Amino acid sequence: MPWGIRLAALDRSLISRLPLFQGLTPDEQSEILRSARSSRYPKDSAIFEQETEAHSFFVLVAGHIRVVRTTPDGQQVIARYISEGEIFGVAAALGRTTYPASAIAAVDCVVLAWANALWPELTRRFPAFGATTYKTVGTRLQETQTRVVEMSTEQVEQRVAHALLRLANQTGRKTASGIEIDFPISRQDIAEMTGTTLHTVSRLLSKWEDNGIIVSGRQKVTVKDAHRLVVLAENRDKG
Amino acid sequence: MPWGIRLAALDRSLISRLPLFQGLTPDEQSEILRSARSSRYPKDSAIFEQETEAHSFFVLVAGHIRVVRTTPDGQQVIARYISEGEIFGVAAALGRTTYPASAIAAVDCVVLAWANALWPELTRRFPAFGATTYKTVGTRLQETQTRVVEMSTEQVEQRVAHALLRLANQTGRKTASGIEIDFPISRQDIAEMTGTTLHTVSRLLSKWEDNGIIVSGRQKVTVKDAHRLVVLAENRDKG
DNA sequence: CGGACAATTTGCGCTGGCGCAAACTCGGGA
DNA sequence: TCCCGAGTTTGCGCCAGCGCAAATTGTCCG
Repeated sequence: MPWGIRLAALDRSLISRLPLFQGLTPDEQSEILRSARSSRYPKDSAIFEQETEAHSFFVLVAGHIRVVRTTPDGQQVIARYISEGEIFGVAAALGRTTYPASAIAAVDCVVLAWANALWPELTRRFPAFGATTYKTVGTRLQETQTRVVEMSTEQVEQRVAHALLRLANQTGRKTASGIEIDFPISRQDIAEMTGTTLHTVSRLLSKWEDNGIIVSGRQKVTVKDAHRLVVLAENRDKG
Repeated sequence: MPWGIRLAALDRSLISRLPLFQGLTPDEQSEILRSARSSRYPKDSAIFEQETEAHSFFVLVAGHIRVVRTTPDGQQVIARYISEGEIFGVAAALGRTTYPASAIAAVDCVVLAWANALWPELTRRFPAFGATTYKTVGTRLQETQTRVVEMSTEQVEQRVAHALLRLANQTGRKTASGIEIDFPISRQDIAEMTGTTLHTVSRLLSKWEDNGIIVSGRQKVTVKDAHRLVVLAENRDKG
C-alpha cells in the first residue's frame, strides 16, 4: 500500500528533465503535472497488480521498479526493471483494460499517476508526449524480442552475462570498485530475468568473482571488468 | 523480389472487412486506399529486411508472412507469423528508423504498403486507425512477453504444444481430419519458434502422431485432438 | 547482543534435450 | 518417368544445467 499523499505543490522541476516531457513548454509541463497524482510506495509494495483493472498510467520519479509476470502455477518471471524517469503501466495506450504484469517497488519509490481517461486528451493536446510513449513501447517490444532470441540461442552463462551488462548500463552507479547495480537484486531475481535457477546464478557469480570479473554480496553485484563480461556474453560456442 | 505492380484500381472491398479499417466510412476507406501501393511477393521473398531503413508500413491482404530475426552469427528465430488482415512493419509508429526483423512471404502474398511519411497524417485524420494499430502492438508485446515466460518456465514439449495450438487457432483451417495449419511449415520453422532443434521437434511430432494427436507430413501439420494437445501444453511437471 | 530468518553457497546425481551422423522419403522439375 | 535435393526421421552418446539437500553467512529486529 502506498502511503499516498497528494503533494501540496508538485514541482515542475520533478519532470522537466525527463525525456518524456522534453519538447513541452514549462506551462504545458505544469499543466500536465496538475492532472497527476503523486504517491510514495515503500519497498516491496505493488504499484499495480497483474490482471487487475488498469485505471492509471505512471511515471517513476524516484526509485526502481520490478515488472513481474506470474504464471498460473505461481512461477515468476521478471519482465523488466523500470528506472527513474520512465513511463510504465501504459495499458491504456495499447488498448488493454487490465495490466499484463505486476509492478513492484524494488526500493522506496515516488510515482506520478494519471487516470487512463486523461490519455486521449493528453496525446491530442501534446502529440510529442504520445510519440515519446510509443517510442518507449517500441523499444520495449524490441528488447523483449531480443530476450526471446537470447533465450533461444544462448547458453545460460551468456544470458546471465548479458543481463548483468544490461543492468550495469541502465542502472549502474560508478563506484571505486566498479559499476554497481544500484538497487537490491538477489540471485533469485537474476534467475527470473534469465530463465534459470538461483543455484546456477550463484555458481556463475561465484566463478566470476574468483576470476575478478565482479564482486558481489547479499543482493548486490558490482561489475569490475565489463570487458571480460562482454567476452563471456558474446562467446560464440554454438556458431 | 516482388513482381511489383500498381494495381489499376484497388477495390475498397479488399480492406473494408479488415478490423483495422472498421469504424471508417467507405469514403475514408477509399481515400486511405488511394495512398497505398499494392504489391505481390512470391513465396520466400522478403517484404523487408532486418536492419534496413524502414520506409513503409504494410497490411497483409492475402497470404502468410514469417517475421524472422537473425543473430550476428546467423541463427534465426521466428518472431511471429502475420495473417491476412494484419498490419505489420510499423516501425514508423514506434519511432524506429530501421526494421528490427525481416518479413518473409511464407506463401505468395498480396500486400498494401504506405510510405512512413503518411503515418502522422493518417493517424491525425483517422484516430481509430492509430488506436487499432497500437492495440495490435500492445497485443504483440504481451504475446512476446508470454513467450519469454514460456521459455523460462516450460519444457520443450509444452512449448511446442503451445506453439502448435496457437498456430491452429490463428491460422488453422478446418478439414475432415482436423485443424490444418494452412501454410507450409517445416520442423525447422517450429524449432525456430520454440527455441529448440528440428530433431527434437521431429521426435515430438512423431510421438504425437503415434498417439493420434496430430497427423503431419512434409511442411504440414494437422491437429486432430486439440484437447489432448492442451493437456500436454499445460502439463504441470514443474509446479 | 543474540536469535531468527533470508539469502547464498556448494556438493552430488541425474536427465532432458542437444550435437552428430546416417538413412530415408517425398515432391517437383527436366 | 526418373532423378535430385530439401525435408524428415531416428539412433546414439554426452553434458549443461536442474533438482535436491545441507551447510554457511549476513542482516535486521527485538
